[in-house]
Amino acid sequence: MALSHAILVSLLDRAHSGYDLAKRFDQTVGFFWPVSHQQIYQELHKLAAAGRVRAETVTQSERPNRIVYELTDEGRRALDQWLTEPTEPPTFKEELLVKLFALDEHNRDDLLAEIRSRRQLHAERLARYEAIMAEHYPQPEALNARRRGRYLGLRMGILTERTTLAWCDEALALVALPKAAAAVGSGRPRPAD
Amino acid sequence: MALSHAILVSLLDRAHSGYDLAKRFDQTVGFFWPVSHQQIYQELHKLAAAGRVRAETVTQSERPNRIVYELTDEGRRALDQWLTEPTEPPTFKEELLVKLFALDEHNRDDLLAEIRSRRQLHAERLARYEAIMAEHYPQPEALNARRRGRYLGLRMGILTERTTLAWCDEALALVALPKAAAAVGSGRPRPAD
DNA sequence: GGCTCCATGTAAGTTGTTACATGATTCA
DNA sequence: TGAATCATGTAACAACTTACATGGAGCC
Repeated sequence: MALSHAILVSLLDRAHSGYDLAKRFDQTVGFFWPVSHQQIYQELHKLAAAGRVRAETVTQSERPNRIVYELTDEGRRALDQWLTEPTEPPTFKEELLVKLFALDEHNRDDLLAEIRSRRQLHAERLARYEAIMAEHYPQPEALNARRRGRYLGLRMGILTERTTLAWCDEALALVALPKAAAAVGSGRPRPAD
Repeated sequence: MALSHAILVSLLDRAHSGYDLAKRFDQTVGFFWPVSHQQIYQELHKLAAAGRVRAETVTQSERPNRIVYELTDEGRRALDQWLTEPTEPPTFKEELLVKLFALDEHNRDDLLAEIRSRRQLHAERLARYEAIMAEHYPQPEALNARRRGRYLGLRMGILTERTTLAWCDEALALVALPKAAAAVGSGRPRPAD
């Protein structure tokens, strides 16, 4: 149940509305813990009921009112407590790899197309992360602790995207390769399987 | 909704019981699409109701009976159809990185310990995958299509674990490093932030 | 006139988790 | 004697998704 904690973490710096949080999540914590805006609103209600955040309504003319949440001492304690508890192992869900388990002669082209479009996605992500890195984290050793933590998140993103790109290239080559063509050194085909 | 498809994929080779599937999942498809045994049993009922698998009870003495499921033509068609549809982008959930967003002087040691234990986990996984690779996939180009798909899954696992290990080492070094110690070339400390 | 942004929410549905239940067999 | 393996399942709950609702402001 790290969703509530992900929200508490986001409130560490300063108070935010649910709307703010949803937007920030898309760029930061949400990369490691994806969350929809409905989840955020619901979780904020629960956190308020539990006394871990305090809600304050900001009336606005010309705009809908905002409800801004800030951490309470109670919330801060809950966060610290959580940091000392053992961490869940990471989980992936990679539909593409499930599909590859069904790879066969007659679906080869479909899957090649999927890998290509996946490659594109990861290339774009990598470019985005590298731009953020160049702009905001030129010298990681000079950062204070809080920003080092964020840097490490971004760094993980970059390493992951690079690895995935490399994998895509391998996959494209191997899937496209004719059946058992590459018999060590000689270009001659071999009986398959 | 790839859970049902993950099951169909697993039934491609031959018929399996729910129990078999749960065990196989732990080692194969489940790495990319984690599923509990309850989900499998429930999904099998739905798939049977939809005519995508056919159930057959195998009576056993000395053991509880097994219910063995095999793909129907309908199921095969559903699988092929799914392969042509666009693939969901992969999702991660990395609680450790969420925690790192809260990195601070007073929780540094807790988080260092977490990273160390995470490093251990990934080192073990890597060793396991590399053993499987050495034993079952010595020469990927010589494989038929189906096995190439599986090889690529394993390959992804290996690349991912290596990357994560490298990240853990970076993270341990950076988090342990004293505040703003590394001012280009000179060993002298600098004002922080 | 239609689109997007701001801002919060309800409701219904699906998916996934945790706990519990059964009962014989095999192994330490 | 206790634990693990085999084999399937129910029930309750928690997490997450999808669709829908409101209504003004500003932009093209």
